[in-house]
Amino acid sequence: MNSRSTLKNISEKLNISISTVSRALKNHPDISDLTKRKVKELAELMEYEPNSYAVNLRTNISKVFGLIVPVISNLFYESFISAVEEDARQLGYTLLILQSGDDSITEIENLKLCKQNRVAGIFICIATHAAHTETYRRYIDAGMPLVFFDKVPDIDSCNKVCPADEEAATIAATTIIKYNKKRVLAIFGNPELSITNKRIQAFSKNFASDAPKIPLVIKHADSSAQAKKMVLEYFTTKKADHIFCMSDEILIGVMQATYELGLKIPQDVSILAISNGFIPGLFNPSITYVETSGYKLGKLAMKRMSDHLNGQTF
Amino acid sequence: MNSRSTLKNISEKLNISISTVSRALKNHPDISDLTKRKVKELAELMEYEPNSYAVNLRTNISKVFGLIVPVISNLFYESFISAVEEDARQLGYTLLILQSGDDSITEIENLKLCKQNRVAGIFICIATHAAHTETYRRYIDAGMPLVFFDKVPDIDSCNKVCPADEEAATIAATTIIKYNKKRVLAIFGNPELSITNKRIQAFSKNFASDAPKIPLVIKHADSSAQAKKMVLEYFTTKKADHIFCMSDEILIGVMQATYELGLKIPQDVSILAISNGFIPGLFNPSITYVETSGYKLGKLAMKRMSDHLNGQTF
DNA sequence: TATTTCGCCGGTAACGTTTGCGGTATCCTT
DNA sequence: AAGGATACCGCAAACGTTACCGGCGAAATA
Repeated sequence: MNSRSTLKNISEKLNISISTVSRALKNHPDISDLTKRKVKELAELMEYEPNSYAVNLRTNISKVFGLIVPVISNLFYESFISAVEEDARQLGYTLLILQSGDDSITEIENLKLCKQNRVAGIFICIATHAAHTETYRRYIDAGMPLVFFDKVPDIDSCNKVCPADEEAATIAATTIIKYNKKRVLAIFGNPELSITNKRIQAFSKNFASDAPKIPLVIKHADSSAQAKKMVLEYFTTKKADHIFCMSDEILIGVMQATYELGLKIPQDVSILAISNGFIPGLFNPSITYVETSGYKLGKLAMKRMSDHLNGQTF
Repeated sequence: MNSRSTLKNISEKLNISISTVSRALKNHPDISDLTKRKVKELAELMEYEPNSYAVNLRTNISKVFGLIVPVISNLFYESFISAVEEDARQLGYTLLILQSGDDSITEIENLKLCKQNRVAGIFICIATHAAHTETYRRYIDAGMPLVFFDKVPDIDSCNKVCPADEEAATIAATTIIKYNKKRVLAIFGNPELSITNKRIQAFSKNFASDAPKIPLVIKHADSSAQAKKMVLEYFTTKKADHIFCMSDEILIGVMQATYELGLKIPQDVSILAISNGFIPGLFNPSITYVETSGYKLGKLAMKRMSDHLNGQTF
């Protein structure tokens, strides 16, 4: 059990005081080079590693970030997490990852857990039906560095980073319009999410202004299966020569539907999705997509976090 | 700043001692019901939450597990993590997630980080080129509960849980044999991994014993791109009417190749993969697969961990 | 009534660090 | 040679908890 290696028993073996050992290890100028060397050598030998709990208790400064996400197994979140982890490691931080299961109760439990663990900051993607505005406020007011991402609450003065929803939707819309389609079917996700609304607004606004004559049908689907069913039903009575998919989830359902319908892509119907590119690349031929990268968003979120930690407010 | 709420200032407001407050909060029989009530009410009001660092320093028992994985953004790992997280939460534990980037240096750094954070146990999937057998040994001997998963080292007395590699490969082989194929192309992953070797052995053993006459070509690919290239090259000179893919990664490359070659599935060539089912379900028609579930493996790993924590050795 | 039991609570040490403050020697200055 | 500056180091308190031990009054026993 080498975890028995503490400042104290290093100091005893060297017949010096604990404080000297502590300072030697952190290159304090008060300590002679000789002592420093001796201490460091012995520490290495004894595999000394500072007890982070003691350090934290003393300094009250933690080296771990909390990260709350509805589910981990999701293309977008996993790339986000991946990016955040990379940067965190760079800064000497480590990540406490919690999933809320998209449930608002466990979400606040997770928040509590983070607080309990005295994390240095929290990255959070709020649950779908969560509107704990007051709760978030309390954490912010208590000085907890909070960075919302992806799904964000309607709070003014807080850090939020979210995919460039409007931009992506706008690019998608203009691209589709450019191809001069006859009838466009656009499938979006859960209408209760701000991300959905942002995209839907930007998307339809572009159509209204730039191509008011193109018939645009907008539908909502909560899952791949629902998206699939929706397309199948739609095509029994009508036709569309383009389908827009707001997310990977929807794209998957749509692809299955087009296969069952025997539609050729892009001859019979063309498809455009908003995605990070992984799923669209799986199909043959590849589906064109407007990129939103969880990875880049993660990098951005971490930048926000460190800015915040360095005193920036907004 | 409500983190200023400690046992001490609860005790001061109530004019009782710190130890009484502490015991009241944990329902110690020595404390009267009246006092308990008062303490709990005030604690609730002051939003008291025990400082986990202090608790840990004192009790030396941590409520967090370390989890080391090559990369997070991977279908298999993410479902594994998801499962572990669920169970951990159930047990009141929380997860410290680190990625090694499949690099053996950062892998041992991660191990150190875990030790430094005094985690209660570590789940680890070792990096491809890592053979730090002595390092792992040291951790085990030091009493650190270690559960290896997926890729495991060649150590005898330790906890490992890995996908039922042999079984999956055997099932795959017998299935393929049953269909009476003329020529089978089997693509496996990195030959340095034990998972690859296990699968390859079981796979070819079945072919050797049950269908020695079927021509079997075995190849290795490290990535989707490589798998794709491999298939394209192979088909320029020869043909196969079945392709076996050891993993999702390989499957993706193979599918792209078959598309470029204009091969119909399953008419021209049939395909079988080992997977958790997500990727195979994306294609049309769906690719048949032998299931290995990261989720189930995660559940199993956690069971191992708690068994270990409860004193089980092997 | 005398003595034991028991319910309830406080004091205190300890977990491993960090840090301000103070205290020796040794050196340089004039 | 006397003074101050300098290099190096130790003491002790504190962070918030937990747990052992002991104490005091009241109830129960003898």
